[in-house]
Amino acid sequence: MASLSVRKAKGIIDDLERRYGEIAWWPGCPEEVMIGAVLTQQTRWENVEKALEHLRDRDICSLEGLVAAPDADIEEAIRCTGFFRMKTQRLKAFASSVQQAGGIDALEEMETGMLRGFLLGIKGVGPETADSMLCYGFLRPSFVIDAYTHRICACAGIDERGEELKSLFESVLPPENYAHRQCHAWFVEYAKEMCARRRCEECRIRNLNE
DNA sequence: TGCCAGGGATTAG
DNA sequence: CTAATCCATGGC
Repeated sequence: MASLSVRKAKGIIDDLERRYGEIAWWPGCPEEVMIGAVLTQQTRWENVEKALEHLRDRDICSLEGLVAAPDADIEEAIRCTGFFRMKTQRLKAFASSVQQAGGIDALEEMETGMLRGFLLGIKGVGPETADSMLCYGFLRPSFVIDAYTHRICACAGIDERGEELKSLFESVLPPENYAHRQCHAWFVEYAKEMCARRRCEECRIRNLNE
């Protein structure tokens, strides 16, 4: 692990913590966090919340509900999140996979690395979705790398990407789940504020190494 | 009005 | 291993 990257990562974390402090982000039981993790793929969170409400109204916001419901019912409930046909299939595949594995309780018993491997084996669950489930659903110390994280880190001169970037931050963050939850939330808030509004020239993080 | 959202699978080079 | 494409609605 390049020590320069470690120092830059620490710098970013310190900067973000000073900027935002403690923030509440993505609370919920494992089941709903996992469903939300699929729905939020390439989608604004406000629309995900609406879809979750629709699913609750129909009493299908659960593994059993998703497995039993007709595709059309799920599609109608989650239409507002976009990609609704694909996401319906992903939710169904996901729900039945978890049930076959013994349900949420069985997943809770699994060691983090094993659980991550299981989640990644489900069609439609990639690295970010799996890590979101681990970090916010199962409260494991699994750092979530998303497009924002990549953008900001590249901006700060950190070359690592993907799994390497994840490992870098996990080696720098305190081992508790809380630190991981906070840090990813900081990245998203900061990105929305800066990069997403094309204000990278004002980005304090980029200027950390100058 | 066009661009992009808290991705992932698939395909082509 | 990197880049392009598809999936699709909704908000600004």
